[in-house]
Amino acid sequence: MTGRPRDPAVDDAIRQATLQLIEEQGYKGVSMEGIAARSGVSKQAIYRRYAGKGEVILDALATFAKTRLPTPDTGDLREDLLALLEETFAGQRGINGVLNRALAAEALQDESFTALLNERLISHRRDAVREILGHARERGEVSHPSDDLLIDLVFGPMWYALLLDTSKLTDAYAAALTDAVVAVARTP
Amino acid sequence: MTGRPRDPAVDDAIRQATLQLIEEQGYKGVSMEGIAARSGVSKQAIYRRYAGKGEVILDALATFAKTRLPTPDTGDLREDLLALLEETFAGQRGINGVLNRALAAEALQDESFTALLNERLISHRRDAVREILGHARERGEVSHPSDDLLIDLVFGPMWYALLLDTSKLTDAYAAALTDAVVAVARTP
Amino acid sequence: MTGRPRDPAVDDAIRQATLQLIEEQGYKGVSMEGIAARSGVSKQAIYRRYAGKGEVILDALATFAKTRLPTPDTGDLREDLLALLEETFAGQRGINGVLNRALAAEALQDESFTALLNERLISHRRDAVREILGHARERGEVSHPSDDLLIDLVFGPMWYALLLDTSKLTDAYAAALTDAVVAVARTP
Amino acid sequence: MTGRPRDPAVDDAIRQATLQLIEEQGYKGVSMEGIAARSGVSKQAIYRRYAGKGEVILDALATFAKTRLPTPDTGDLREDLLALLEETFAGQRGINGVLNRALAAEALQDESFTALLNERLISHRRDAVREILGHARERGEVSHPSDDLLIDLVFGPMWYALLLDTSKLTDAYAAALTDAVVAVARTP
DNA sequence: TGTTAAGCGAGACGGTACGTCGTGTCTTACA
DNA sequence: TGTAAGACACGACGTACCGTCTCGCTTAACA
Repeated sequence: MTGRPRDPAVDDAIRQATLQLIEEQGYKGVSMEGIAARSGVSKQAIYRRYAGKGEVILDALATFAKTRLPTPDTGDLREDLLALLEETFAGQRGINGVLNRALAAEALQDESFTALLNERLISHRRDAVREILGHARERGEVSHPSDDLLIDLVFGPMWYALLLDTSKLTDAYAAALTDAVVAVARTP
Repeated sequence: MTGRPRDPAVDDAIRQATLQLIEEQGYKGVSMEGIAARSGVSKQAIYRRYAGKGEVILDALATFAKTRLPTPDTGDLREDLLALLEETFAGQRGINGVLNRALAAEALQDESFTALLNERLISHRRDAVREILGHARERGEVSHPSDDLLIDLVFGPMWYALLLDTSKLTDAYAAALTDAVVAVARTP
Repeated sequence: MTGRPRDPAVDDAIRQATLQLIEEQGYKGVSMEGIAARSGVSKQAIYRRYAGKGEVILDALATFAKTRLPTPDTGDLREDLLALLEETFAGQRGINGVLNRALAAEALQDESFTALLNERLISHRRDAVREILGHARERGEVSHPSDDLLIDLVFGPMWYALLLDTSKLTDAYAAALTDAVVAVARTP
Repeated sequence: MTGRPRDPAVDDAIRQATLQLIEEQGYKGVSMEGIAARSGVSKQAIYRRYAGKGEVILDALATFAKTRLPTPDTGDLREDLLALLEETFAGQRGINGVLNRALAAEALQDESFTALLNERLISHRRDAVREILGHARERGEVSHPSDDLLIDLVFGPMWYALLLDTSKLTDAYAAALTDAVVAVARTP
């Protein structure tokens, strides 16, 4: 019932090849076949682990993001939010952004992958902001009734920028967006 | 030098087949081959008109959206914005939303298509909001320095919802989002 | 140096699964993987015993044919030959024929298997006829100079029928063929 | 309704690549993928023409055998038969024999291909012998009641040799076999 | 009575080939 | 020149077997 255990070196090879390919050629240049070729791993070995391209990419991303998002708690909503956004946006400017674009593309093509994406990535990010808002709410800094809307105001523009123009995600943009979100949070 | 003029019936057939397919099967079910088969048009006839799938979809969308976006001018920012968002969101709940998802998918795969999408669709929508903001600014209703950020706050969450959960785009959500944007607009 | 002895139940399971599969699905439906699955035996256990699919089938056939071919000696060439052919042909009409087809397919794909097939199956059958001919020759019933050609006249048509139309191998066909061979045998 | 006509150069390329591969590597070395690669033709182009490997090989063989089998009519059964067998056997000693082996392998794996093989190859060969026998029968040289058995006596040993030992198909063997068949033909 | 060498089920692994699908280009005949 | 039809090279898909290779466990015979 046990059988030969999966070789962790294979996992690594897949992840690494995926990252390389997506970095070199973008989402279009990533194919299961290509990953297999680049990693020197058989296609079966990949399909044994993942149901499709989306999952491979999602897992490759986890290489970076495996560490939980830090949720600063400085006692000031604006400061906490700004720290989180700057870090998150900074991530999106490199490979990370390309990966996120790829994940979005995949989710748009395969409804069932959307759920997985949500569960593994989106929800964690949302929770981080929700936590920050929770602390601020305790301090009376948040009058707005809905956390969800505030979170949408944070991540909506980010994905929008990922879709249209990744270079927009500067620290300045993070600051401007933070200010806007804080303003809404103070509105009852 | 002129030769046979293009048959307008072919244009229609392409658009209609595209809409049918995307309605029935979503983005994944749409292929140039499928469109040709469904419409009874040769692939060549399609490629003569469009450079790729993205353009076909973009043009098919124009069937609905060909009418310029109405930019209400009631003298009240909140009212104008709400009217625009309710109408826009309403559109996204049907085929229109699927089309927009398809366009996003296409843009994520082909950088050069992003520019076209921007030019033909995104920018028009942004201009509509910009116009509303312009009027409100004249009336002193807008203190926020950047129109662009306010516009991002409008459309970011919309695309975010298109990516994750189209059903979210209700009138209630339009109202909540409008309130938030208005609040930011009033912040200097 | 001794280790665990091979489990005879495994041998049986392999043979039985092979026979089942070949009976149910013909040669195309037989795979090492399938045999392992059906028999509940590991692939390794099969490869430990056999070098390839051909050998497995050859051994499975031996389940039936393990008894040496009976070489009747009635004192009459025609009678001896007819008895042998009727029995041999009768065998080819069932699973046995499918097995023989499979062996032929294997031999055609792998030259080195041809030798094995010859050694384990073909040569025994030829020897049986050779023996009958030897007795007849002693009695002066055979004038033809070459046993080998006579034997080819017996088995050539049989394999030819296995290739093209197994149902041809009736008792009537055995009789007609016997008469022909006897006629040739009498020719100097 | 017309469409682009099939490129005859593609047909040629497929046939030629098939022959090359089968000559170089035998039946085992022939794959649809290999043929496509060697010929510089897409797999689709092959599958558009043939239902499977068997048909490709069968058609490649037709390159040689397209000329109808010559059915000599010298007025002597033995002479006619010998000429036909010598020529046929001579063909089997080269690539032609490998092709025939391949066809047999294919037929053994796919029942439905057997019918095609019969129709396109086997039956023509049988007809050639049948014609020779017909002439001889008119001259009173044939007393045996069944043409079919006589034909089996000709081709049975040939395929048997193709299966086991192609080198056996010498002129001497053709002569010995002819003598045997003639002897049977004279038997009532 | 342990020790030890092989057998065993399970299943991962690198390969090779399968047959299908979609892309964008091309080549016909016809209009 | 436009058009429908359809061939074409290319590249990817997901699946099936191949024969080999670990694993952890079982099963004798030898020490």
